[in-house]
Amino acid sequence: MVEEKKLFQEVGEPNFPKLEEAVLAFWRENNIFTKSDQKPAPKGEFVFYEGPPTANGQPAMHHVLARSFKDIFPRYKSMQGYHITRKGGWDTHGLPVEIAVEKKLGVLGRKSLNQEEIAEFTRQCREWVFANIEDWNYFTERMGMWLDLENAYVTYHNSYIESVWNLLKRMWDRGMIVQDYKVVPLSPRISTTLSQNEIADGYREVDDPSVYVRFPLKLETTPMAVREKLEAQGVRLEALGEVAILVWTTTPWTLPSNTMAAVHPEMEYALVRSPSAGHLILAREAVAPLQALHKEDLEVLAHLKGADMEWWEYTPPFPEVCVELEAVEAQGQRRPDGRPVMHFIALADFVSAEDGSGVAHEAPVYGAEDLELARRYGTPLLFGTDEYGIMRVSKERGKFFKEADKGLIQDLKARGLLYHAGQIRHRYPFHDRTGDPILYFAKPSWYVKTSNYRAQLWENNEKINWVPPHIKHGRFGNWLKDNVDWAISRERYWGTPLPFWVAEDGSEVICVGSVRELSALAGRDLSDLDLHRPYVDEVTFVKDGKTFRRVPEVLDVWFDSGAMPYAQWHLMLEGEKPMEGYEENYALWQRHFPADFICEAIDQTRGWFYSLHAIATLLYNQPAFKNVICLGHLVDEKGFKMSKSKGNVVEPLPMFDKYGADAVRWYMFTASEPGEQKRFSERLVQEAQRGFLGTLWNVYSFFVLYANLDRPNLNQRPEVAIRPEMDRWLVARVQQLIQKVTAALDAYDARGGGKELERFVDELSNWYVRRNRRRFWKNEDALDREAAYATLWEALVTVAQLCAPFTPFVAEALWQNLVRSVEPKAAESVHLSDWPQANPALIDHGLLTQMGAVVRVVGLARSARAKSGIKTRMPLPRLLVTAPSEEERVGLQHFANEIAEELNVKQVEVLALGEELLTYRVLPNLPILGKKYGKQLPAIRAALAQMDSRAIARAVRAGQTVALELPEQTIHLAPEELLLEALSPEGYAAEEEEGYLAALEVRLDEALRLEGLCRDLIRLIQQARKEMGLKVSDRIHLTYTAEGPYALAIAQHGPRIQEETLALSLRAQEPQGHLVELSDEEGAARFGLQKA
RNA sequence: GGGCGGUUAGCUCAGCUGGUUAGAGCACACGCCUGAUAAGCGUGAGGUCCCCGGUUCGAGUCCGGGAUCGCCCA
Repeated sequence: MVEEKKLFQEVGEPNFPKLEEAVLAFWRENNIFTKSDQKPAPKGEFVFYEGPPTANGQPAMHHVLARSFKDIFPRYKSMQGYHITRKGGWDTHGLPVEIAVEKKLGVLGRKSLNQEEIAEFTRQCREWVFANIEDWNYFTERMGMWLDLENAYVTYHNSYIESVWNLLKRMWDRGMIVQDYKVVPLSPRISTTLSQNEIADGYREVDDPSVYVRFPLKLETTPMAVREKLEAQGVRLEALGEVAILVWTTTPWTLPSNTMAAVHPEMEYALVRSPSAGHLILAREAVAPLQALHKEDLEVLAHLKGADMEWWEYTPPFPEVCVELEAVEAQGQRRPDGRPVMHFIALADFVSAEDGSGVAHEAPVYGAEDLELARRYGTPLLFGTDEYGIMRVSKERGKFFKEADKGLIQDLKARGLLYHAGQIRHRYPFHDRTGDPILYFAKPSWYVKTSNYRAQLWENNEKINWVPPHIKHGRFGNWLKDNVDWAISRERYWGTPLPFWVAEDGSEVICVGSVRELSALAGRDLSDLDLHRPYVDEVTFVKDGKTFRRVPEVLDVWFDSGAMPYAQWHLMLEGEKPMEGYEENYALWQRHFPADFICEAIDQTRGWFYSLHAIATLLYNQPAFKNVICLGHLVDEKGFKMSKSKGNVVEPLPMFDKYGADAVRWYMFTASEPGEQKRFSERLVQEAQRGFLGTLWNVYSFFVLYANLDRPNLNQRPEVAIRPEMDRWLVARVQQLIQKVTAALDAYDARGGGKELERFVDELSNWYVRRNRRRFWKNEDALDREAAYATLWEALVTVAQLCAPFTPFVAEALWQNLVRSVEPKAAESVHLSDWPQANPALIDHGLLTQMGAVVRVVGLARSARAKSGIKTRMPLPRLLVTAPSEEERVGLQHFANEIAEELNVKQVEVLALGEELLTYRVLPNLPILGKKYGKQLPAIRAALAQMDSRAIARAVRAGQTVALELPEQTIHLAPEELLLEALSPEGYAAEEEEGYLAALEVRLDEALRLEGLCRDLIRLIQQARKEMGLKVSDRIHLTYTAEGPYALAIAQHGPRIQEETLALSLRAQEPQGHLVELSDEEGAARFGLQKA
């Protein structure tokens, strides 16, 4: 006996992790990824950019999130016929690497590294960046992300660096790069620039001085606005004698560097008389607190607005500083328009009166906002200290800045300028490795003048589709609107060296745009030069008799990553044309610019998203990407950030091993909107697996189980038109599903597509399969059977394709088993197949509406059953149903048999509107009536409640208007202005909802009772078959004893029992074989089963 | 201090341009079904829609203020 070959491979219990390993092996062995890269792409290129991660850390859960989204759209577009270059990339330069290596080497003050040490340092950095590359490669493949890691771009490669130089050179040639000061946090003594992250942990509560200093105003420079306002308030300045602006600071050591006093333009200021210090100007809000602090009464003479005082000059607290700093010419000097160069009142929005006097002392060298203000007013910079924090001026010269406060305060006091000196407790950052307070200090720095391109940055942003949309004009838009110049230099070692060579006398800067150019300048071939420090620093050259040396700084790593559209192809231009020998690179770049799609987490708005956007706008005046998904962060179950120190990190690989990557991916896509924060937990992954994948698997395994028995001919499937209505309904649903998933993915809405798939699979399982089970077994009607198999097969195949971008593994498993065995010419992989096209002609909207009503009414009827307390096995005589629309009622009538069978009732009766049996709730159709009658609504509602609902129902049904008596007037309501809901009839177990109704007639007679008992017995025997481990097709012999109604039931329904349980015989005798029994208040029965 | 976003059932999340009784899944309890069966389905309980004020016939939804959490910037 030859066992017939199975049509499909048998499907057992799902083991997703194992299945995924098998699929990965299949992809690998058959080069499926390569084939997807090489398959015809009639629709052209869909451009995706990989935002480069750093490979020095371990891949974590949030990388699964990002990589899931980075994978789904390329997979989708590929199936649609686009080509996608999935070039990987690695971000390799920068601070995190340096800090890690520093820790390893125990290096602290980088200033002190000599050339040899730099060589060792950068060598170590280079090693470190790929410390975990193997883990990354494995992880990426395992989660099902298709990415070309072999040809990934690497930001430290010479080719990459050279392209970055080339970009910088083009910016340089257009005058976009300048040198200027930038305030940076320094660790003094070692004068090392720190990053925000490095100082974030160093904040401490400390006591600092809080001093109020008088800056005597020069009355001859009093602005007109001040004069006029004071006179209006009866105050003559000249009569007052000396008037001073009262300036507050917590850093007395910066007072020698003072160049301005800042007031808030909109704030109210008061001119007061102080018994101890003459006339003072300070914020109105600050008067009361200061009175308390200084314990004296301040008499308010007049009020001024901050804006009135702009340009009012004062005598600085340390006038001699300008002499010391050789800035004498600046002091007292005037601009062409007659305004002072410094030592005047300026306006600044950042001034507040919460602490202090509402007048800020401005020493622009020591604060970023202050430097910004100095730029706006064009004031010079006074460096009261050097970059090691040592005072260069005043009597405190030579002291460490923090130690100068005391002496300076005493000096001020001696000269009568100090009004009040106290202390304030606040948070201030310290460098945790040296213990020194941080010094904010203006250092020369290289800038890209992005602020000149604010308008273009904004306009190009308008062309970008942001998901979620609020980022566009919110976080990102605001950032562009308030754009400041991009400081691109860093005093570091491990980075792209800035390609600026400066003449020894500082008279000229040459920006080098290629190695070729550098070779020409240096007069030797540098093709093999490592472009990193320290080697590149050793390249010097002489031009016009001057020696040129490279500036010591390296490039901000964000510039590296923002340069990837160009540098990943080693783009090299001269002017706008490719450099000789780089024509191919140019073509590659052209084909891949700009990106159609990128995706990263929200913290990249000011990171990669910005650097991509800024470079593309400055050089090409167009966006670098057209669509961007901006992901929310992944946090733990309690909403806390996952971090190693908290021990709440969920590792991805164990999740893959336990539930499968598909389950994790599905969770990422569907758990919440992509832009929202996600609370991650294992429980939720499990839910994703059971909810969607589990249900899909069940249907699939059901199909395969019976298809292997019936061997339907799936190559020649019956025409849809001749299939039963149930099948045509499912076909219509499938077409609708294709439309919905396609539309969602076109809109970059993975979640929407996922939800549609989830809903469909649920309906497929719990309605279509549930209702049609019997058509898949012992179905003698060949056409009906073939139609059922064809319909379910088509549905499963389509679902496999539609979910391929989401859950690539399970989709592949279905495809291989369901399609490849049936259609030899089918695509080798689901991912090489063509995205399904919906056929609108197959979408029978009427049928969908009708079936919708059926499903709904069945739900209500089940609920009514549950309430009646009569279990479904017991048949009931009658079910009354209705629905709000005529079309739906027709549907209920049409599918009455389905409903009857599902609910186990003998008869289903559809009630028409206005039928005697029904009463109604009459409701105003608010969206219509609200607009029309507004305030009269409460009266309308009251009037409706009074009226006979059945009469109204008849009128509405006949299309007549309904007259309504309101206290003031009579109004006529059209039928569409009213909503009718059927109410449960008396004496029925009923449920109703929004016009849908199901009412069960609860009446059992003897015949029905026996039939119910018969079903109980069938169930008992079926369970016994299961216990015996019989196959669904095995035949049995039955023997039994029974008493009471059970005996009667068997006598009446014996043939049915035999039929249902595949029993060849049924004999009343002492049970033999496998024994089961049942006994309750009705009676008892015992059965014996023997395999035939 | 500023900007952006969140706050809805025990948990994770939906709720479109304001509209009648605020939903789903999970978990829990109870029940049903049984030829997909260590699966499936239903029902139930569970809500001051963060708070206060305003607009409106009507506010989870719009406006103002506040609280709180997260992210970014200073």
